[in-house]
Amino acid sequence: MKRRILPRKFYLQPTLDAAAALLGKVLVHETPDGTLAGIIVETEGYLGAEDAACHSARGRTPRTEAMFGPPGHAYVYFTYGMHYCFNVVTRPKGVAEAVLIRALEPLEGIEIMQRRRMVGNPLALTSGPAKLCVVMGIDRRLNAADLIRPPLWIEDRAIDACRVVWRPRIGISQAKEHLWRCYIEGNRFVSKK
DNA sequence: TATTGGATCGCC
DNA sequence: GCGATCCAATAG
Repeated sequence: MKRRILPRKFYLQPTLDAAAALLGKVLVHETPDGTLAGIIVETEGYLGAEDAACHSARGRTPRTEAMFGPPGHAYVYFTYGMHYCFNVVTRPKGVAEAVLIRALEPLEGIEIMQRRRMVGNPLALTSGPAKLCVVMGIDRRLNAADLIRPPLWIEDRAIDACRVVWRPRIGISQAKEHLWRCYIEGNRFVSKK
């Protein structure tokens, strides 16, 4: 497979633009077990200081350090005592914004994914931010990892014709009014309808 | 040091 | 609707 890793410049664009632009791109993780890949079909923007739902809104902390760093790096955090979520850091260094990757359509290494997470329905494999971390092998070790080189990166891809829709973000208790979640309309792997 | 609640998920 | 499960952030 020819690699077309998204350049760091891609991650400098406004966060909501990046959230939409990431739809249809491919997240790839090279692991000892094999290469895992999935098409990004659902994302959410988290807009830093002005966004009460964003982890960085109340200032710089050890957890949010990666979000304050340079663009094109991972922000992986642990939550609910058992789940990881994966974000890509956007905007220049010092501007703590990110895009949460909420759902993938499995593309490569599906058997490995199924081994990592025993689940009957293949649609349930990657249709949520914590689920996709399990099957893609993403955990705290990849926090702050650079996404423009292996083992974890995002590839450009010829875009299939698709419509993007914007809806409220999921699972937050503040700033619920914003339509900062986007997904590929009609895609079966989106986490919720 | 103690308390609180969380960018979730799967089962009831 | 609810419990699991633990850690980060905040308050004391």
